[in-house]
Amino acid sequence: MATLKDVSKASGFSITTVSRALNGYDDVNKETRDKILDVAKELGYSPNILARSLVKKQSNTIGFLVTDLKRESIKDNFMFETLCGVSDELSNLNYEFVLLSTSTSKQKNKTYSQMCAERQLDGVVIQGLKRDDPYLLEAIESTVPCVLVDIPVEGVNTGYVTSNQLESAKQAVRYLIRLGHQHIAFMNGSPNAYVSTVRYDAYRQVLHEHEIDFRDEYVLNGDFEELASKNVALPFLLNHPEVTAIFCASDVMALGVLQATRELGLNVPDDLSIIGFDNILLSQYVSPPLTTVGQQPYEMGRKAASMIVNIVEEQDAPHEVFVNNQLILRESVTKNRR
Amino acid sequence: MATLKDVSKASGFSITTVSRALNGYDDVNKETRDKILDVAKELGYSPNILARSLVKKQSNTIGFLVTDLKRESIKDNFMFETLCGVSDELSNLNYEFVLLSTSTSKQKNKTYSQMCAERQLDGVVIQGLKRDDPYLLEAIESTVPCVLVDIPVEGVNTGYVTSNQLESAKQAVRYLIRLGHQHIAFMNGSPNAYVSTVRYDAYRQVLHEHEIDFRDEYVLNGDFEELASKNVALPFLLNHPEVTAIFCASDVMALGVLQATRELGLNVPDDLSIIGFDNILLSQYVSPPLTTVGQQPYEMGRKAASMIVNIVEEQDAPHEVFVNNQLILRESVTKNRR
DNA sequence: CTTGATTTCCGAAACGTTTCGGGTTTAAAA
DNA sequence: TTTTAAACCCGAAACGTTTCGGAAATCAAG
Repeated sequence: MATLKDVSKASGFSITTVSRALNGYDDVNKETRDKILDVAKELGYSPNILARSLVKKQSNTIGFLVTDLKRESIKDNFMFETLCGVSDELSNLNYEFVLLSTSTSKQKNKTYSQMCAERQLDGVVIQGLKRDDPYLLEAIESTVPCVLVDIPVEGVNTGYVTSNQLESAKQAVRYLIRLGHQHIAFMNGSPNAYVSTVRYDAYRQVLHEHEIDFRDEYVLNGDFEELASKNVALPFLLNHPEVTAIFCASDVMALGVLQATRELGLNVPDDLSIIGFDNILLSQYVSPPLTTVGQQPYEMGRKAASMIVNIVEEQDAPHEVFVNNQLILRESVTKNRR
Repeated sequence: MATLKDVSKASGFSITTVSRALNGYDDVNKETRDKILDVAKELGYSPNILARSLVKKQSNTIGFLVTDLKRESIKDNFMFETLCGVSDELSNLNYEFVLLSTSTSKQKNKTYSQMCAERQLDGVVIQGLKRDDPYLLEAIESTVPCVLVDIPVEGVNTGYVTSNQLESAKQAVRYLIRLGHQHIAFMNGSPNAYVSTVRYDAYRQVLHEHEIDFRDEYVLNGDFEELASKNVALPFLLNHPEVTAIFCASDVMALGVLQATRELGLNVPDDLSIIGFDNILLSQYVSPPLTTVGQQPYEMGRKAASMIVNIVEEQDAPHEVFVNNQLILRESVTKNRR
């Protein structure tokens, strides 16, 4: 492959001048620049990024760090989607991007800083590390900037993008109310999970907002499991015919409720509107397709990418970005006709 | 970050010796090696891959080239799975790996060779390019080795990994026969698709193998669509009660057949065994879960990765590898009890 | 015709490695 | 004691860039 030296020889100008011409400096004559450009094109010259990075002390590449890109993560298209987002945005911004997957065994051999130093990464976006992962802690301390997706942690060179958990849950409940539902039940997950409490709060707050009395017996516990939800929904729906809608803290629990309605011979959405959370893949295949609120991992990836290059390039941009979860309207919810 | 020079100074040995010690050359005294290792560890030294690549003229990184990692490719977990495979295998082999996504707009600015040269890629694995993609043609001609997944094309530094379409289809039919089925129908897709003819051939060959008469009326055409398959299956199943099994050239068509059985009040698999092709996501969620033959993209990724480093390292290994499609046994097939 | 500014160019050093060729010391053999 | 070989070490060049500092040539002003 042609190098600067080759172009230099072929054009008759020094390496310095060739370099400066190609990089658009203005202390080179128009004529000589044109000539150099011609020669460069003819020779198919393309700068060696490695050499450039070496001297400029920055590589124009961002790492995307995930845990264990092993077989299991396949079912999790969340990661893949954020990856797509990151990749797209970075390529727009003319950054390269390398995929880094860690495993505990690797972490023994190499620290996070070493990993960054080796490739002279300008920054890294991190996704899916456990909160106590040593790499995560190191990353936050490190001088090389990073942005975390879905891990709201503050740090020096650190930013994060996450979703509006509370607000989106509220929106789901508001949607039901908007459609005229007054007796709305809530299927909660295990109460000691963070998201459970958030969704529970959302439920209560929106009821309050609309001056609908909160009723303790309208809160069920499905423990994030399909079967459990079905079992708890079954008697509930029998005893509370006035309930026309139910907000479930997860799609799997919504599926359980759906089963319960089938066994009771109830029609969804005519007899009962169901709204889920997560937008799992199955939710669009089930019958009727589930209205649910889903995250937007692709969007989060894009935002993360754009944030990391902002930080890298020291433009002051917010170090905290929310990507709104999105209410996905399908067919398990309808107007209250009673 | 600590460099060789730092370690050199801190340990009192020359840069050369430090380098050789760290790289395990045997012309350095045990004592001094130990000392150097100690110092290196203490300083947190980690070699700069860029500098190393520059001088060694090889980067130890493999590119994974896909078209347009844009939003649409998300639904296609095929790509993601092969990516996982490639990544896993490469990390086992101590290679780095960068994701390259092309778009027609990018291709105008940069040729394939330039893309490789810039990063000094040792090799690239290519997935999902159209057969007439300019990059593909260039890749085959190029001096930098590449392996193609699912694109059986010969070239100089080129290899490919693909799946045994014919053999796996045969296996599916054999499976039915093994379970005692004698009257086996075949739901074909549109006959001018390549895979259709392959699966049709497989069907006929296996029947012949087992001396079962081929019957023209046992071949249906579902055009790769669910509804069409249902409509064609409905009268067929009525008129041919002797048929106990049906091999479908795709899962979606199998789904159509499934629907037909429901409408006819037939039980799957007791009254009719159904076997599909593709292992689409829905196939495991439907009731009963569909027995089907699926590709193994993860495995293909691994094989591709391992092949590319073989080629790069000039070990002579086969430049053609088949990853067997796999019969995925679920619940839509059972023994013939008639 | 000087002087000073501007334009245009270039040499050389630097980035962090690897590696070639050779040099010094030590030990074994003659 | 001298020669030879082995063991251990190092200087310097190279990889392909960028960039600092300055040099030559041109031009405008005095």
